[in-house]
Amino acid sequence: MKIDFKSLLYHLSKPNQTHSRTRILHGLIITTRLSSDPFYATRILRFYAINNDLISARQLFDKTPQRNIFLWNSIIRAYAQAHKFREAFSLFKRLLTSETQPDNFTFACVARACADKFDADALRVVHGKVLAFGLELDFICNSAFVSCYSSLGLFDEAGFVFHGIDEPDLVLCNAMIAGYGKCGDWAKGTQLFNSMQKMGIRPDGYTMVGLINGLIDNGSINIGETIHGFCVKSGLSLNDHVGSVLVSMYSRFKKMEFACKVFDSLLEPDLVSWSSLISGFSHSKDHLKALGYFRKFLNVSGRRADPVLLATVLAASGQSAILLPGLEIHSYAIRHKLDSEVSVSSALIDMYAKCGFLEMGIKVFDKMPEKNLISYNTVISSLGLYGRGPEAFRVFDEVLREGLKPDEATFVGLLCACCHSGLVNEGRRYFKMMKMEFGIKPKTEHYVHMVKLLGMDGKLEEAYDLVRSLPEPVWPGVWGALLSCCDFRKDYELVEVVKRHLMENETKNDGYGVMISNLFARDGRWDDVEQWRVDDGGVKGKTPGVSWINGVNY
DNA sequence: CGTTTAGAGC
Repeated sequence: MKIDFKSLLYHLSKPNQTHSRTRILHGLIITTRLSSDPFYATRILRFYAINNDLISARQLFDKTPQRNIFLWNSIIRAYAQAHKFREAFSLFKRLLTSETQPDNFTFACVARACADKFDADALRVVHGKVLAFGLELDFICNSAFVSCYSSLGLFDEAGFVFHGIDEPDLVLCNAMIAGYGKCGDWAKGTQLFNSMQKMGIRPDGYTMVGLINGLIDNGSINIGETIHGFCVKSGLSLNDHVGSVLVSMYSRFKKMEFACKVFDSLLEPDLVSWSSLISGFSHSKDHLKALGYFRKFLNVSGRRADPVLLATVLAASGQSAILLPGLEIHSYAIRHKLDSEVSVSSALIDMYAKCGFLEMGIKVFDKMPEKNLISYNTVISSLGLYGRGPEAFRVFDEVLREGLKPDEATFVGLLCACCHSGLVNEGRRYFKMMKMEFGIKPKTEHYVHMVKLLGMDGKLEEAYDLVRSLPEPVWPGVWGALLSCCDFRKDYELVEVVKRHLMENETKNDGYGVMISNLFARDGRWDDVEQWRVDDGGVKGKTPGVSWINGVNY
């Protein structure tokens, strides 16, 4: 009987292929001695790779005597995508000494592996090899290099590669636009977007995704709406990445009506779209809606949550400070064997701590099979929140013992712990250590904690000096912290000094305006209240400023 | 056969 393998392979390439069907086909190919044909071997190898069966893939590779470049690339890619870099690189080295010549796809794949491994040196070595093989003008290689250099933050080198090509194609432009997006060079991104159209290249979904991602951190929502309009006008499908990145764009700008609208237009929202929407609600402080959409996700989408989504909804339940949803999500995580994922465990610790059950969080922490800096940071902040400074310090010592390098968030947690435990000297010590030993530049949050720490201890002058030493513009929350300390220590002279300073140097702002007007309101000084009122939120003359009640976020 | 590709946690 003659078997038509071409059509068999065609059927296999369609979605919903099971691992066992691949095995059956593999067996058929072996018995008919077709396995010596690298074409069939490559196809089967790729199906194994899709099913994460690297062992069968490798066996197939080893048993195929005639290896062409397609087969080599497929096995290298299989290892690289599974983040088994050692195997991928050693195969790459073997390929270089074999009779088969690597091609542009080989180098693109290996470059991508370097980027995934965050190995800039290796990436440059591979780039050198590309030049040695005379592929310096190859589009596929260079697209990969533009993207890889950008993802490692080496934007100059990415730009250098890109500008070395006279007439870039769509993919190259997309890679460069995504690169500009990552480094926040919004102007260059839009410029390239315009000039590629002048060159007659039609933007596609990737273009828009790269562009919008650049916009999310640096642009304004107005431009976002323009881009949305462009997508609709040019008929780009909103069902794939574009739709989901639009949902995330609106979510990040807290325009949830629009995010919902786009989301509802998706035919089959995937896990990412759901996560974007839910995290949007969470970031807009609408935690109950975030949890409600998670329930809807479980009921209607027919999908399983992944660690990322679980971390998002756990953060939402923590911030709503209601224990029950958090408990149920914990049990969902246990049922689906996701509770020992580092991201989920860290989110669980945070959730329990915020809901008032620190001990439960610590239990999760103690049971974690592997910990990373984020889990340590979470437990340090949680202990700090409860005023259990000395315990937080011990966890910090553990971080150092483990050889981990503390980051900004570690010190936010430590300073917070000092603050809540009233440990001024320790706070000063950690603040200094952060700057001197770890070279971390203090940010607003660090200053807020230092100001509170000094101020609550009565060292108001020192706190005031610290605030004045900050570069402009000083975040209003720092002034708010100082004022609340003045109030606590009943130092109304300093309140007046700060007030004068703010009137001379700053514009009225909710961050401290509310604080000052509240202070005056309590003492019945309604004229002063009136002066500091930020918005007309209530009964005129008798209301101390606005707060989140009126929807003002600060 | 293949290159570019979003989302979370401190």
